[in-house]
This record gives sequence, C-alpha cells and structure tokens, in this order.
Amino acid sequence: MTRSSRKTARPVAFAADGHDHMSCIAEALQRAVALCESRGTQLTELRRRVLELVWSSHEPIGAYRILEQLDRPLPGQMRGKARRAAPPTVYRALDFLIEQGLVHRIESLNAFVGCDQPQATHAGQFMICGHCGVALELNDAGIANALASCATRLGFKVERPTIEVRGICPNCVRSGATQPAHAEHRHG
Amino acid sequence: MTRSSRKTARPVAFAADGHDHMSCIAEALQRAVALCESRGTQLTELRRRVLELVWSSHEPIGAYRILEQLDRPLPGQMRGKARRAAPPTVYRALDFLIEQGLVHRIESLNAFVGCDQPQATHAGQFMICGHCGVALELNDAGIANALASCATRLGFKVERPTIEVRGICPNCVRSGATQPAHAEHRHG
DNA sequence: CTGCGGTATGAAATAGTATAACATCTCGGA
DNA sequence: TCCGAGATGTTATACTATTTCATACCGCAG
Repeated sequence: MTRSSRKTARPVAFAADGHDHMSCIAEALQRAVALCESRGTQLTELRRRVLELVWSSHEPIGAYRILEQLDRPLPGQMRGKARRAAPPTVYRALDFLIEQGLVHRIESLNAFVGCDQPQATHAGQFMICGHCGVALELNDAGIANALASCATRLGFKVERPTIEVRGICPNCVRSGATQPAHAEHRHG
Repeated sequence: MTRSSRKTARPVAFAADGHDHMSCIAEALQRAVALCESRGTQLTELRRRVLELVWSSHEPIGAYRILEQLDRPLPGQMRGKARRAAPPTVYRALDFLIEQGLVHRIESLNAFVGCDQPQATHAGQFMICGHCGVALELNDAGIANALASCATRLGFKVERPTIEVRGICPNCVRSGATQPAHAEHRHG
C-alpha cells in the first residue's frame, strides 16, 4: 500500500481505470483477516461473506441488497429450497464489521461501504458521486482540523463526525454528467 | 424508542438559558411567512402547522412524530373521530419546507429541524447532542473552505454537503453527561 | 464425557421510515 | 363554464431496522 504524499488519502475509487477490483476485494479481505486475527475477534464465514459483498463495488450497498446476494446460492450449489436469511443476520454481521472499522455506514444513503484503512482513525469523510454512485472515503486533515477547531470554540465534545458530500466525481464530470442517472434516491 | 425527559425545559441551541422558545417559534414562523410571500410560494395552513411542529423544539423531529402531533386536535376542537393524516401529507409538507430552505433533514437521525437562516446559503453543518438531542446549525467558513478546497483538489463537484457531528453539547458536558441518556438511536 | 457459559446464528414478528399511484378539491383565469 | 395547476386526501406498498426468543457451536472446568 503506497502512501500518498498528499494529506488526502489516495483516491482509489475515482481513479478512472487501471483499477483491478478483484484484487481490491482480495486485499480488503486479507486486511480484515489479519486485523481480526490480531485482535482476537472472529471473522466468521458469514461475516467474511458480508464483507465481501460490501466490497463488491465502491458503491455503498443497502442491507437488503446484501441479503439478496447472501441468498443467491454460490456457484455449484443447487438453487433448491434456499432458506432466505433474515434481516438480523446481515445487520448483525454489519454491526460487527462496523465495530471493527472494516465497514462504514453512509447515513445519507442508508447503505454501507468498505473501509480502506480499518486501522486508521475514522473521521468518516466521504465524497459520494450521485451519478455513478461511488463513494470515496478520505481522511483530510484540513476538514478534520476545521471541525475540531469549530467544536472547541463552541465547547462541543465531538464523538462521531459524519461528513458525506454528495456531488459528481471527476470521472463523471469529465463524461459530462450533471444529472443523477443513478436513480439513487429520494431526498437529494 | 424511549423518549427522554419530555417535559423538562429544553436546553436550547446550546445557548444555556434565557431562551424564550415561544418567541423563537414565532420568529421562525414570521420569517417563513415573509420569505414565502416574497417568493410567491404558498405557505398553506398545513405547511405552516408542520413547520411549527418542526420548531416545537431544537431537537430534530421524525416525520411520524409530526404526524402524531398533527392528529392531535387543536385546543378547542373536539377529540371526535379525527381522521388520521397519512404519511404523504407530512412528507409533502416537509418537502416543500426543505425546498424553501425552512427546514433541514438530519440524515443521521432520519429527522427534521428548523433552519434559522432560511435565506442564507445552506452548508448544512450540524452539531447534535447525543444527550439532550438538540441540534445546532452552524455555518462555519473554516469547515466550508476545507471541504471546498479538498473537493477542488480531487476534482469533485460538490452538490450537497452533509455535515452532522454527533457529540455532547456544552450544557450537557457541564452537567457531567457522557452517556446518551437520550436513547435516541441505533447506529451510535 | 458432561454440563456450563459465552458467542454466533436462525427465525418470526413487528417497528419505523418513505414513496407510488390515483382521487378529490380549490381557485384563478381563459 | 370549463380548464389547468397546485395542494391535499386516501390506499396500498416498499424499504429499512430492531426486538425477542430459540438454537447451534465451541472451549473449558469439573
């Protein structure tokens, strides 16, 4: 994992092409395994599978979409009488993953996205493209400082900052997208 | 969802005491009337009533709470067989109020709060107290600049920034509150 | 081995949030 | 008078999340 010289985390998601997502997933899972092992927490098969689904793209995914995918039998299994997993199953897995810092919740989308840097401090800053749906996590010191300074001035004790910036990502800007096209969402 | 001390005086907008909330509401409604008049938009009785309910405290209120209050007959009316208003009624009113900039949606709470400065630009920055539930809107240039500069660096075109900082407000910090006590919410 | 406790998952029901689709009403203007 | 636009009523449904109780699995003390 190369370190960018920027203050801002490397823009993985908005890096137009040259992004092998298969290895992107693989690396995320590898990091997760290592992290949980080092912490003595249990990354069970179910949780691993949910994490994999969350990482299936850089677009935040809803809990019920995960549920659907969970139901989909793996290649080689019969379609048969697959019992439908219940919501708590996926929500519990997500809770675990969030606790471990492996996944973030995107409040403005009621959806979940994988975290690049599960070890780092979690400021939780996201740039979310309304066109392609991709969410880029960043860790910008400038924003964090501005926030902290503002809070200090007010005497407010920060516990959990939520920063989710909706807009159009560089790729989509280049391709002339100004409209949703993503059909994504109500309040936007 | 258990309510915290519903009837106790509310610490308003972090401005410890000396806050006459009645006039706070009145002023907000006055501003709204003036604004809509100047724009030629219709602040109907229903919308005015919803706005009033949103302003009933500085704690963000859910759409269904508004609905309940809407059902409650005004003093002087008979309890009778009041027809229950349906969700779309309140959501539509909220949509209008949000469009007019009179109300903001707090994504992380699925709730709504009145806006102090309906005319000003809406950066949408909130400090939300997890103890007393109060949400303070602010318009901090430092935060806005940091965000803008970061977006520029990335080539990201900002459309709607969402900044919601969860924590403990000065009043509650002073009274030694470190725990929720507000029971408000799931993902916290 | 057996039972115990802790953690993880299964399963059913329900709570909470939001929208779709269509009907009706009202009011001003052609 | 009729039309059209905007606001609201009404019914149904979709989507998101949690509560509650039951069961399974695993490591370990007795």
